[in-house]
Amino acid sequence: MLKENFNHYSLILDQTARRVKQYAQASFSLNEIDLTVDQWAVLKTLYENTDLTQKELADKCGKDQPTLTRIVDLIIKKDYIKRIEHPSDRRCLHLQLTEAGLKKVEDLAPTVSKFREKAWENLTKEDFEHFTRILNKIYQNLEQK
Amino acid sequence: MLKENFNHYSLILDQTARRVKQYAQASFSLNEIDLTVDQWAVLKTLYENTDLTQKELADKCGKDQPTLTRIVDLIIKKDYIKRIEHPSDRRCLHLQLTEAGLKKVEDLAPTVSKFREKAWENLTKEDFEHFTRILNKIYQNLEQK
DNA sequence: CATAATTAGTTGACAACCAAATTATTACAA
DNA sequence: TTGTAATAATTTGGTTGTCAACTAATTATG
Repeated sequence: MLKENFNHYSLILDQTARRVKQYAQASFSLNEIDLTVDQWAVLKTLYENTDLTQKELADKCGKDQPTLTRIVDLIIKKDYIKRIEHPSDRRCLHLQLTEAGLKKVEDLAPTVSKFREKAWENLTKEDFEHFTRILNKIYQNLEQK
Repeated sequence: MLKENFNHYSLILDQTARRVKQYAQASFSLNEIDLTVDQWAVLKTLYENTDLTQKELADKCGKDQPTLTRIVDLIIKKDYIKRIEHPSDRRCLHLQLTEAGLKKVEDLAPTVSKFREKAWENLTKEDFEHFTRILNKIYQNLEQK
């Protein structure tokens, strides 16, 4: 295995990830969805997990706390979520979907799944297994203890 | 194949790409390299291809023109490259490494290859083939004509 | 030859990323 | 109990990505 290739692999990974995100964002815009892809990921995660703190949410979404703080700020402006105090730890904030946020997620989930499909056309069941296994391996290789 | 999974795959792709970049950037910092990962990619590409226009360079690096313009601006501030006029087309600009830039690339190349390796530990030759094939397929699925 | 369409590069606005520093609160230890 | 360390969230600064709009130069067309 030539070392030169590693740079190349990094590039492929980077570009593909950007393309997938870009395509999703374009689909959002076409459907006049007033969210960014990352905002959607956060909303979806909150839909699937109630009463997360920001730290927990950040971990689940794979984002930094500062990044998450800003994304949350933006979604709050759109009135889809709200911060509420943690009952026993005043450092923490629980996040909850508002009525509008709940409705938003339920309305959009099928649509979003639909145009997420395109990226994965012409891939077999085995491909998905390879994909998941290899990317997880890479991720773990770089895990900081 | 459940549609729900597609969101998950997108997330894995995104997070892995970010981790790889993040690890590389951390290694740069540890070694007190005064470049970002993207700036390095641009320098390296210019080392391997002389007299590229910004458009050609953007294509080779897989970046937009606006993004590239800004990265180039930053590298120029560090005196590693310079813009020179295109001999026959006054819309274009050729980019060239300066003496310092040339030295920089030659000094750093082995070091950078070294810590790029870590991400790809424990992967087989077949894994690399799958990786390349699958990611290229995804990229092509989303190619805008 | 004049006008329209295309191309290369830049800029502005906004979102997201990371690192480092800051604040407030809680947990732990001398 | 007091002080120190750890934790949750935020803020700040710098870089990158995307989109849209713009300028200047070149090519195509009528």
